[in-house]
Amino acid sequence: MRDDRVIAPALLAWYDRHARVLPWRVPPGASVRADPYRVWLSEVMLQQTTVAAVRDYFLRFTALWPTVQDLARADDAQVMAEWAGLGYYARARNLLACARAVATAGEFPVTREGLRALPGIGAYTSAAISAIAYDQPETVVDGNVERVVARLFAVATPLPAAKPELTALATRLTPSTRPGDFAQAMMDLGATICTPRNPACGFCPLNEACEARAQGIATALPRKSPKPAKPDRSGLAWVALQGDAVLLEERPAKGLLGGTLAFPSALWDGRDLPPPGAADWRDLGEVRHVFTHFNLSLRVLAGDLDGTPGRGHLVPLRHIDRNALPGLMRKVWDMARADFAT
DNA sequence: TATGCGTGGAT
DNA sequence: TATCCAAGCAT
Repeated sequence: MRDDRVIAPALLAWYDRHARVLPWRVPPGASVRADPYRVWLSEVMLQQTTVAAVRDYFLRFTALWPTVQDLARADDAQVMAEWAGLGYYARARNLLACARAVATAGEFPVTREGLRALPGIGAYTSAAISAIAYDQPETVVDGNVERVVARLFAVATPLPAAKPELTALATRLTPSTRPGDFAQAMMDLGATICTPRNPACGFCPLNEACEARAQGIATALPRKSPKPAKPDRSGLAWVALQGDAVLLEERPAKGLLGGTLAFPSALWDGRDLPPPGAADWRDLGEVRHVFTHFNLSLRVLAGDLDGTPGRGHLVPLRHIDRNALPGLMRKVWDMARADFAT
């Protein structure tokens, strides 16, 4: 089975029997086409994010905003609140910008190039939407495809340098019929059989064609360049009370936790930055949080504000929605509430 | 090309 | 506990 032309049919036959059932997906062989809006929304949510984490967010978003026109009319703050907890918040900002551009244009572009020009849609997502929603013969290369192809062809070059080579190999395998199902099949295979740690080669529909398996090196592929060490950082967060209200602010649109709702804080050299107002600050303890590129220890200070706060807005405690906060700020809020209770 | 950007689950 | 990693994008 060393003939490349055998790969796609074998994989598609497997997909026809084993395709994962997902809320944004149309089963293989279905008579209806996948809705480009739902494909786009799911693909953006799935960027560097697991299916398990995305599922409920996707269902909530599509219930609130069934079409791209509905989403385009949504309030920025509500979209940010609904995205809270999912991470990579630039995606939410770009999601709205993209929805409004599409709503203005009337419909999603069909081609990879057209999609690629929209905010938050890059090389992967543009190809995925074009292939899955519009059946265009585009090659979709995500982390799963990189792993499957690296193993199929025993590519030893480490990522990310190997990316062009893996893309070229994946392109060679992409069939002209059912390219969307092929893309989803490659990703399903990577997610369920050709997994990073312990690939289930015995169940793999491509095992006879797999060079890495033949060489006994599947688990070692793909190789990856070493990542830089994660530094430790520290900062401060202020839970500022006034009566039955607490001070919240919207973080700057760009940068860490951009555009999210937050307790006033200073994440890097907080000692240089003043608190949001005058108060007798009590030290509630430390919250630890892991970001992609650093570990954070955030000291939580609470106090009753004396006078008008220097920034942010006061929100009645009963209106504080924990779910509208990003993960880090949920931890801060939980610590503060535990303190209130005592 | 390298870096910044979240979060939670698996091992 | 530490590390890896998951359907990447913007700059």
